[in-house]
Amino acid sequence: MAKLSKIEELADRLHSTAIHLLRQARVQDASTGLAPARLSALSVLVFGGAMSLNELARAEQVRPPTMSRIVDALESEGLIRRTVNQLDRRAVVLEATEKGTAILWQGRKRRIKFLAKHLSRLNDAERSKIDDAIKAIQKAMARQS
Amino acid sequence: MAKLSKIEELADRLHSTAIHLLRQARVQDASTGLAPARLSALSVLVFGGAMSLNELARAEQVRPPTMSRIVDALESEGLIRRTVNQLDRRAVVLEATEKGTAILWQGRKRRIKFLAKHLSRLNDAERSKIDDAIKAIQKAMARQS
DNA sequence: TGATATAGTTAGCAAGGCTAATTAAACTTC
DNA sequence: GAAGTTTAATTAGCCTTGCTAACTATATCA
Repeated sequence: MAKLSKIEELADRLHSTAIHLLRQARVQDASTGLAPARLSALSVLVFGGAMSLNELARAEQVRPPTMSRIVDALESEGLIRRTVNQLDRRAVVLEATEKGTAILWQGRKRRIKFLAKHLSRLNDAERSKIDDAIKAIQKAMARQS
Repeated sequence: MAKLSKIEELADRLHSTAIHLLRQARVQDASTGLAPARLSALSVLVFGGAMSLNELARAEQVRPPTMSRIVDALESEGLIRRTVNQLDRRAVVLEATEKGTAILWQGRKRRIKFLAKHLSRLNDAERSKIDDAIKAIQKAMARQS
């Protein structure tokens, strides 16, 4: 066992806690009937509004060909619309349909309620610490200038 | 937009913070040359010691056939050993080799140092809040009795 | 106008998830 | 102790999702 500093030890525990949290939350997503990458891409369109394929690929940190296929699947299920951008006819405009928006909201609500149910077992002081920690983590992980 | 309770709002932010944290940390894993599922399975063997394929599959929350293939790949790269359990000859005993252990430690160290580097931008009070939050999250997410 | 750049798609590969079916060993039950 | 059942692991075959390379179509620039 290599010796870890105090901060490295914290980093290690933070990492493993994040993994376990997401593993449990992910189980809830199965009931949307959507595979993870599709659900995630749909979520970006619902919350981020209409955008091009390249923008969506960048947001999801995947390459355009990967997103092109995910978009194919979402379109054929009627969850998003793909139209040609008339100002630049090379580009497409992607946007969630009513159906896609509804499905996403159901899934999101289920996942949030699942996590909230667990968080409700804590007291206010504990939840407040999580709140502070989220702020600190976001500050720590923010892109350096 | 559906209205979320205070706790649900916290759940939502916690979820998205965990996603972003892991996305950034994962980038570090590429330099091990191991795909994510393989790295994760190897990690369980290094830290959890020798175990059967079923146990490893359960630990990784995948089905045995999935783990069987991951184990094939790790074995053919010389990172783990697969031997027959002499007390139950249906079962195998999986354990990390020296080489597997070394590679895992390098990757883990890199990931932890990456996170620690970010955490070091915070002050002691902020880190202490993260520490408290980890404890609270673990308490909240623990399997109910 | 011709060259270059950009948006998106297609083709083809690898990893990793699954279920169903198979094999081999262990256990149960009479 | 032979027959049936259960269990551990594997094999086969499917789908999703990541990638690069190569292509098409449109836009931009010199």
